[in-house]
Amino acid sequence: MPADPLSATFFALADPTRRAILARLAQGDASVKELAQPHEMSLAAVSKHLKVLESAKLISRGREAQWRPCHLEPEPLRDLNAWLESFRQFWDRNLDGLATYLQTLQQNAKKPGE
Amino acid sequence: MPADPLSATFFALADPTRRAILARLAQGDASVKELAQPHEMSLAAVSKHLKVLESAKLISRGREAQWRPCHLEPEPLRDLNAWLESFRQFWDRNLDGLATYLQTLQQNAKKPGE
DNA sequence: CTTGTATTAAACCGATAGGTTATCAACCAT
DNA sequence: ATGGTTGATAACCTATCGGTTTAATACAAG
Repeated sequence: MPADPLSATFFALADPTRRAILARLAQGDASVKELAQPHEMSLAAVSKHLKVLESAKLISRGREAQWRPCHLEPEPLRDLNAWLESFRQFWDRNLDGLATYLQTLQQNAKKPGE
Repeated sequence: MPADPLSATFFALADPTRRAILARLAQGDASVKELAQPHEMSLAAVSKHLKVLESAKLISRGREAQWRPCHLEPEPLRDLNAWLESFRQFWDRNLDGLATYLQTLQQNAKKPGE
């Protein structure tokens, strides 16, 4: 699992099983068994996925007797949004007017050199 | 490189070098050599990173004589935003009013079972 | 204290990430 | 033709991923 937080977040999200787990947790906390149930893999495998999500701080876990309920944590998603935000002018069609204007400015600033 | 597009996107972004390359491309197209210059690794390594970015469709490449100028492509970032959007109620503090209301609704819908 | 349940840990395995160096291919300029 | 430059590819290496199976742990209930 990558060292820097943003890489850890992206890494954790680069797996469909882990994203499915997050989607499930978006509807409320859940136990490991509960989270594993929809997936065709061993409980141990899911446990590992949870470890990845936890180390990326995308989830936290409580204790209730022998259960370790998982809870979705918002902070890394906020950071992800902030990163994405820094590219917004490139993908947000609603910013087309300003964006394409800035783009052409940049392109023209480069062209003279060629 | 993962098969499904969203995983491929997250995977490609889970590396600081690749994110740095994208950040550079946000300021305009660039050649491979230009992209490699700030990084302490071989050109071949950067070429591999570009291959990953390209296979995730985060960049496209043109041809100009012996140069293969790289260009940032917005679509996967849009998809990423759409994914993030589906979790917005969990991380966007500006939606606190509605979100926490919905949250408590969900929690209360679960509680009776315990 | 034994048994059942929930979860983690350990050891293992095949595949692949991410780097290296060396070679190859395409193109431009003499 | 012969180089120089740009870039991709191949072969290789080590570390890690994502799964397995098999224990080990923690707790609750008889």
